[in-house]
Amino acid sequence: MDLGERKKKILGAVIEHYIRTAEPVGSRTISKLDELGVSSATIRNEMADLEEMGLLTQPHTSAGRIPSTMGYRTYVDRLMKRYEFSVSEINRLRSLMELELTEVDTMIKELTNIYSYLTNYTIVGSSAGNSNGYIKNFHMVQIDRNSALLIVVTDKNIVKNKKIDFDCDIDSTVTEQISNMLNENLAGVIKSKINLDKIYEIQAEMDKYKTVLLPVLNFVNECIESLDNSEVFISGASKLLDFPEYSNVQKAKELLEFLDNKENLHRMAASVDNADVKIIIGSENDALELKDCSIVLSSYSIKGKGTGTIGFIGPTRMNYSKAVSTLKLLTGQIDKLTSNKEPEGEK
Amino acid sequence: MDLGERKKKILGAVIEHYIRTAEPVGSRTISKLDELGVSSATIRNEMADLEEMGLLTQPHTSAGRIPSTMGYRTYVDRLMKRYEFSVSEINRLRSLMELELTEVDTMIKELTNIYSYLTNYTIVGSSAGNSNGYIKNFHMVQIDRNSALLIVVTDKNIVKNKKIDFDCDIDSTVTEQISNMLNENLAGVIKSKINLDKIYEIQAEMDKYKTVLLPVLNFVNECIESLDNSEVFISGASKLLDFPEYSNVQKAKELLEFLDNKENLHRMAASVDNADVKIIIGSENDALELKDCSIVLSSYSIKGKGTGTIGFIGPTRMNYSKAVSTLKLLTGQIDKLTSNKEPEGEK
DNA sequence: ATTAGCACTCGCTTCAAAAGAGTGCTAACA
DNA sequence: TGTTAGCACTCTTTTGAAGCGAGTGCTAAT
Repeated sequence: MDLGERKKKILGAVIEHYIRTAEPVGSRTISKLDELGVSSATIRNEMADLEEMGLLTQPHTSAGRIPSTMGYRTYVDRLMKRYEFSVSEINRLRSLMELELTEVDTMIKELTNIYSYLTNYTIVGSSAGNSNGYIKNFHMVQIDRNSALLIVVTDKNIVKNKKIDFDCDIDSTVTEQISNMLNENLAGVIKSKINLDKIYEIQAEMDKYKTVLLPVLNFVNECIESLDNSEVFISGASKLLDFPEYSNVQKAKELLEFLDNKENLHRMAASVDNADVKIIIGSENDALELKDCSIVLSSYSIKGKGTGTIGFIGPTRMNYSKAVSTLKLLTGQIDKLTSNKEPEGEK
Repeated sequence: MDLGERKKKILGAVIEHYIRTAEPVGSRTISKLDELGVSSATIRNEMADLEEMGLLTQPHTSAGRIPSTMGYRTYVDRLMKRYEFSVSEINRLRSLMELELTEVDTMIKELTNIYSYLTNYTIVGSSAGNSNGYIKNFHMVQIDRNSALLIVVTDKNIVKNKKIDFDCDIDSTVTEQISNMLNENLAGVIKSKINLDKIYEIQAEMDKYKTVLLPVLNFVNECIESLDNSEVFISGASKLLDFPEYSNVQKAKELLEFLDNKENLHRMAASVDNADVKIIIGSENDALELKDCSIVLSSYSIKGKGTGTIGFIGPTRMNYSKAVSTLKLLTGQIDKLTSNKEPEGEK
């Protein structure tokens, strides 16, 4: 799919305008942008084309256009210019870097706080952690006729719990048997020794509770998956409420609740491969709760401690350009500070 | 001020109904409550009296009544019955207590999470900490003509920062001088050695920057105050959005932002004296952001580590009775678990 | 002292009309 | 052939008026 020069310009202009205003942008707005000296009618034609290509959408006839996930995607991949920090921004950030800090985890968290404060974006992150955790023990507590609370305690005494609803009625014999079984087979086994075979084995053993077992094992699996990183944190979550897209409380609540749950952050952090910067836009997210959000993730490494993850989170119309630049600066500084403790960098 | 028996009953009924429904409650509603067999007209007269006494208010003529801060206060102090846990609640909570946990801080945090999850209330807490912290150093970074960022690094490498607006224009000489002075006089001095005299000394020394200095010293003072407790945490903040009083995003945002800031939590935690349970209702709160909230606070102690604080936070119409009972259970369990590791308690 | 009755207040809902923003299409133009 | 002006059309948002309903305060009767 090749976009003409003008279409590119228009798409870029629409997206950038929408990022700023959060309002659907109409043809007239763009035509007045003097960037390209054509009339609104021409822009309309072009925008109709862009819509047909799936890059823009209309919330309803007679509204302006807003970018689709695909639109953001092409913007991010091909159109976006790198955000240029102003001199004062650079200076401010640089000064912050000159602080003397020692404890790595604390430093990263505090640095994240400062960045969140200065950029007004929400930042999530995970600290670097080792990978030989294990689950210490399992508890299962019946709540009522057809639900129970499954509690998992990890080697670091992190307690995870989930209410599990069953299709059928159960009694305490069942919960007891299941937790016994889990304890016998999985408690104390370090993560790297647990594989699918082991899980199948359990499933075979407990055949008569098959349907009951499924949600249990799912949750157990989740817990095992997340044993890796020792800690996740979030800075400035309430800043999300600044965005008009979360003026609907219901929506805001869903998102904040999702972010409240460390599990989810863990999963997000885990999804970063070693690419430079990973951008996940709207519906590209696995989690349904994030379908209106975009995330800009990157990883940093600390010698001897492995890698950690840091990312910005915001509505799909977030300022990708700025987020990417800031994130690069941030992870770059972390790398530099932790590897060498040499805060006085050039440019 | 003495309330007749019937007035007490009516006040209690109004408050309890309002706690459940969050709607102004009218005379007819109360009269149908059969608790006291009088007609709505009688109730109206009584309610008019209660309003005159300042215990109830009307959002507008022709709406029902809602409790005032004073109303809640008399309810809490004199009317409220202790919440009785149902058998299943007790069982559920008890089972959770039987988990084997070792690391104290982690345990408390996780316990808090579980309680927050089960009760659907937001919980804030601070862990027990020692009291000989100091501030490592100060940095002051100019942001623009009349504002600067003051950054404080504590002995634990916690970074605190605040944007400070000045009445007049400043230049970098000023910020430099101020931060030098702060570093010379206060950096490295442990908390217990800093007193008001020291502060006055600084103020005298820097007389020519007097107006500029005031907000700076205020913030510094705040930081010193909060050196005590090492850590604060919050569980289930997003649950606040369940309450209709926060369906206004602006209000929700203010509150969440307030809670995002660990400083504020610190200050709240610090306000608990050694009373059993402290209840702060609505406008009794110091912080403006909390004027529509109530907080139920209590402290726990860990041998050798001092005391920590845990509290529920919710709208003024929160279920005080239940919050108090739950909180007592929670802190009681913490005391028991940490002092003795004896999870199997009687009733 | 209590209650029934009634006029009155005030917020909320509903409905229709008007305004406004932006489109798509057509016809004219360079 | 690409661009533009113009206009009818669509759909949302705003506005205002009318009506409803919950609840009060007061008065007069019990």
